[in-house]
Amino acid sequence: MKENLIETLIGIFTVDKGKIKILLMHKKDEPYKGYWILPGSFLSSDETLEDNITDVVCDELGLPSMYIEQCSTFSNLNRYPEKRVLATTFIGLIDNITLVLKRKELDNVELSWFDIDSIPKTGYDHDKIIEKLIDYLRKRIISSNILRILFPSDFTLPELQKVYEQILGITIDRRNFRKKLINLGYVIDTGDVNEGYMGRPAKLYRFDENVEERNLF
Amino acid sequence: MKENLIETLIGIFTVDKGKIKILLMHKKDEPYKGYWILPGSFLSSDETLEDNITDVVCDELGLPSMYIEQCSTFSNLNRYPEKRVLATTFIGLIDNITLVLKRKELDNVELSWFDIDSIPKTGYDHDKIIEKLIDYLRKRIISSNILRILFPSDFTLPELQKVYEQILGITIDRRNFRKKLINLGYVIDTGDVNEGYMGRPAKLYRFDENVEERNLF
DNA sequence: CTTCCTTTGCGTTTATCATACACTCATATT
DNA sequence: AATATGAGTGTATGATAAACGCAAAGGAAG
Repeated sequence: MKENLIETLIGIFTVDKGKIKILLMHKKDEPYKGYWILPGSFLSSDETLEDNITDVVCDELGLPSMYIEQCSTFSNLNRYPEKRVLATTFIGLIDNITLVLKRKELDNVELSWFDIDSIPKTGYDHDKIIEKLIDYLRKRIISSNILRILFPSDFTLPELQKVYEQILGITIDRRNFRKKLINLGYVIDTGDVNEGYMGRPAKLYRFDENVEERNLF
Repeated sequence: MKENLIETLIGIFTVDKGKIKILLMHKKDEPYKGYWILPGSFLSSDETLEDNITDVVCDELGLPSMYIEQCSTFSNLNRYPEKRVLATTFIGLIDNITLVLKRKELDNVELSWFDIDSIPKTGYDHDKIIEKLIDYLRKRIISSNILRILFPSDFTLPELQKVYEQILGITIDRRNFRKKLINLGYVIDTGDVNEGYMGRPAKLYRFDENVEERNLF
């Protein structure tokens, strides 16, 4: 037998109040009823993996189209009950503002955002897959300026720092973090500030489009 | 139609005289007869992708088992003539000494090593795939100590430097390169030297097993 | 054996970047 | 007005990176 079933799965990430969140679906039927799983669908022979996952994002989840990257393909023989199904996985990134503005509410799916540090009980092998997706995201954040997709404009440096600290598992000195990003020309002061919160208002920044990729940490 | 054919493809890399080489197969039948292609095979429903590609390496190519990593899965609709075939790609790394010692000669396959800077005319979409595999290798070399697989023991620093320069497309100062690797404890002097060539004999080194991963360039 | 050529190894200086740490500023809360 | 909270600024010190001149060890040629 040379024919195989393939599913696509996507970990969609966003940042809310300095915390990285992942979108999971509540499964309403067996198997794994009541568990949380990654969104996805089965691949037809007339579409690419990328087209398929874009359809999932837009049509099934009611989300705006977003930046995606392919991660890896899982092929364990027992990862699916009964039949053999491979899974090609993706990460999707969407900033919180676009998310709130363009999201369509759908009735038949139950979706929730989870902090990546507290993933709920998941079905299938999705715990392993989620772990790998987060690890992939971590490496991409280190080695590229992919974070600018999650921070489109008018973000504060403390917000950005919290994300680095969460995903890299490190603590960074406030003042050195600020110095580094500003001195390297990574971020630009917009002139506005972020009022209405406790303490001194934070300045708002945006990423400089013209700066080249490099490892920050 | 939800069923799909999947093939595996592997770019096997080694280093010979400071140059990175990739192994390609000469295709003896149509389509793409006479062109060069990546080794691989079709996936059965009773094996994982990794098992499949390991079989290709050992049984079809007569090579010793080697370090492999999965790269990405290609799913363009027109990448294969007639039917729809997805391709999951791998990189494989093997050092030259093990290669020479343990390689079994097979009659029915024509294999050649090509410098990664001069890839011959390839069949299917393998030119794009090879490009992506080399790019993947580059990123892994930057962000991990994967190179030690290609340099198992008793290598010279100029050799190692040449590989960095080739894959990263940079030129490095001889003296600073040496200083960096030695000071960081990355390499250890074996005490032996590499005689019989022009100029002063180069010292032989090996990687320190206990050093942690970090970006060198 | 001497001279030249080739390639590798070693050291120093300078500039750049990273780390550590103390203080001030602007708002909300009481 | 006093306090709490979170944000912004500066400076000294150490570590790492970059640039560069020169010596050493062999082979090749006379």
